[in-house]
Amino acid sequence: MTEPSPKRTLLTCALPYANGDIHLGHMVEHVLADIHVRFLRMTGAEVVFLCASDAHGSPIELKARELGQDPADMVARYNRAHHADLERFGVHYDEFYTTHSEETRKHSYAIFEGARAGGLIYTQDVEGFFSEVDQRFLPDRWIRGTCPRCGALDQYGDSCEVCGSTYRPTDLLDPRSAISGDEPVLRTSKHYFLRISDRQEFLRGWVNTPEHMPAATRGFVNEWLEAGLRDWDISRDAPYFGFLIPGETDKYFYVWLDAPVGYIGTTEKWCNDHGRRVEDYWRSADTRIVHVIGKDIVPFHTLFWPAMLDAAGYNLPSRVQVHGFLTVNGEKMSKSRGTFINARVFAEHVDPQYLRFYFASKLRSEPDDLDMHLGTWGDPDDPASLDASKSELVERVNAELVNKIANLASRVIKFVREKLDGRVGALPPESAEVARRFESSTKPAIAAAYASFDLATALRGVVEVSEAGNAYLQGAAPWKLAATEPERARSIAALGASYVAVIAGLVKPVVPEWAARVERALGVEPLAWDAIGFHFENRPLGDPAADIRIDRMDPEKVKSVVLASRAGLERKGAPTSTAKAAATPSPKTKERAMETEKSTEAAGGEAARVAPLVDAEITIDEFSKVDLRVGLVKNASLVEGADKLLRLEIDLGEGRLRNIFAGIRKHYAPETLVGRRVVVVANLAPRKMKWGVSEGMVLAATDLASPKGAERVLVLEVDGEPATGSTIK
RNA sequence: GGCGGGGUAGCUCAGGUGGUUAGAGCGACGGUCUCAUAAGCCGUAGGUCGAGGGUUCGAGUCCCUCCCCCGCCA
Repeated sequence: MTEPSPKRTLLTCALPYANGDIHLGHMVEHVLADIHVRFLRMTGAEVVFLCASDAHGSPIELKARELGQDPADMVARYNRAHHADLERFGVHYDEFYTTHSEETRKHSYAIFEGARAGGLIYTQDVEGFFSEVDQRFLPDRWIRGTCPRCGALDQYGDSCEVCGSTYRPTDLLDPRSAISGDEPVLRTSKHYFLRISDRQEFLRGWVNTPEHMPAATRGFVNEWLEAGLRDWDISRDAPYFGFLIPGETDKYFYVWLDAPVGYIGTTEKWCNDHGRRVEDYWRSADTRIVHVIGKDIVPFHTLFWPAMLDAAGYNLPSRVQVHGFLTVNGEKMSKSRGTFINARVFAEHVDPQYLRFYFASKLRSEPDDLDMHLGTWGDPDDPASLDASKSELVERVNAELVNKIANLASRVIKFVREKLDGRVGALPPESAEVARRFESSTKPAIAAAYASFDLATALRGVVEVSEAGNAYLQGAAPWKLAATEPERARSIAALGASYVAVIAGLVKPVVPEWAARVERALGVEPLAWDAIGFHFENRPLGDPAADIRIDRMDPEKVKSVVLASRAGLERKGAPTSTAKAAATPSPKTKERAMETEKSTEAAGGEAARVAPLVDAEITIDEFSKVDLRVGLVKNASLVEGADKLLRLEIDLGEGRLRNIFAGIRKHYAPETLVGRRVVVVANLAPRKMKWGVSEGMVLAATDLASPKGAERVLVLEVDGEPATGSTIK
């Protein structure tokens, strides 16, 4: 990195929303940031690492009300839990505060007043749904109703989970308050707006400074800029949990207005406790401010936030480091499979250092999603059928961290302890070349990778050093010389121990706890970055009792995590999303459909004839996985060589025709089907057949009254003339 | 439907401005040491770089069309 090096660095993670537990998705971010911070500190940099609970907003206010608690108490509880969970993963903040604080209020006001003085604030009436019964305006997520697009019942006010369409609450058919069930009425209210549209040029310049964010992020931020920014509604009416807007008695700042200000408020809290001045961090060119965030909250940090800071004369971020989402086995985290993993549950079964190592081995500086491979399922619906023994998580950790890195330390240290009286000799001649190459290329490359958040490259470098160390020992074979040429053996051991010291130093940001044990075993001071090198010679080892082993990861433990996660979620009985990654009031960022179970491959079309009623119950949710649609038969033809099949081309309103084979040749002449509106299973897994791919299934009834072996089959038709693709519920 | 990102060895991924036999790690397979956590080390096999066209002396790398996945938006 060739960036200016100001005196101080202030680094933050996104503030976890205080209405749910920390899960592994959060941990990606906190681990990434913590490793970076630990690296910076090893280099001697002055770093303040801060986080806080995001405390405000409707979701918290309403959840607290549901629990019959004071929102501030609930926030405080989650604050303690979050902080404890993070510490357990070795993520150590200098301060883990809350946005519900006097400091944050003060700076929120300063920013608001700064923006107002700059002519960036105005008010305007906004129409919204108001519930007379609840005596409040209803946020989009607290309005339920019938989807205007597909007619699905009981959908959120901003989007439909069934058809995926988005809309305004006022578009809902039959809107209801999710709190009382009351039918809301439209009412207008004065809202405050930030005139972000006036800041486009300023933002264009800021966004297009390459150091400010990863290239991929800049690309789509620029798209929003090209599309033109709409002014930002920054107020909400009471009741609301947040900060009152100056001069108002019943209007509050929208949570996203004060959430990032929590970065400043937390800085002030830390400064007050440590005899520093907040101005030195937020109004000084000597401080570099880095925000580590997920890609879901990019617009808040790359558009609104810089505009807010600039309006009030605060420092702008030097870097917004964006990471992707965590997926499991290539899919979104799923509660029913147990892959939606609570951080605390993970730590109860598996050493958190493994997760740090694994995440680090996969994290790069661009915001790609990070896929965590937990293993393979025998039965997709049965978490207990998970085979984690071939999971990337287990293999990576065991092959690299345990077998190569920790085992090198183990073989060297135990050898010196047991065969060489715990003493190494002078470095051998061959160490000069090793040290030269390390200093000139390996070490700077690893440093650059850590500095640029490219942890995967950094760790690869560390593993390569450990491979070199292992190969050296293999060739030098000091164990053969211990008895006959102890001095030569001690000399080789000096280089071996130097390798161990170097590796411990290099990997320390990732697995600090293990590195500390190695330091103790070697009897060296905590390693600073500059001190990492091949110079461990002519000295005894340290604490003979220090254990430098790392246990191999047990796949069964991974399975335990998955089972416990699922059990935990079932215990809570949460049918809808409860855990939430961050404050994401905007519809686009809410966690929708965490459960993206693909429809199970239906087994062929061989329906049992004269079927007894199926006695296994299914839930409405299971039923709604079947996407039934109205299809218009456009063409029908005989299939050459198949005496049962007809080839149908069906319009489902998709702009193309579906090719569907139906086993009704004995019952219908092709031409009689054309023009009929039939019922189609639209999301049936495509099935390759000798004559082509069948992309769905046409439903038909089998007449029980017809003679066995010559059953009549009757295609289901739809009454009237609904549009093609209409849903069937 | 629009926009963006992606589709490279079994798995996870690298492959600035086009240039010799497409790379790494893990896994698999074979060999080997025995200090070390059944770890290490050495070696082998494995890819029509989503499909098809085009530009070029030459394309994973540029252009067009299409397919599939993910995300954002309407």
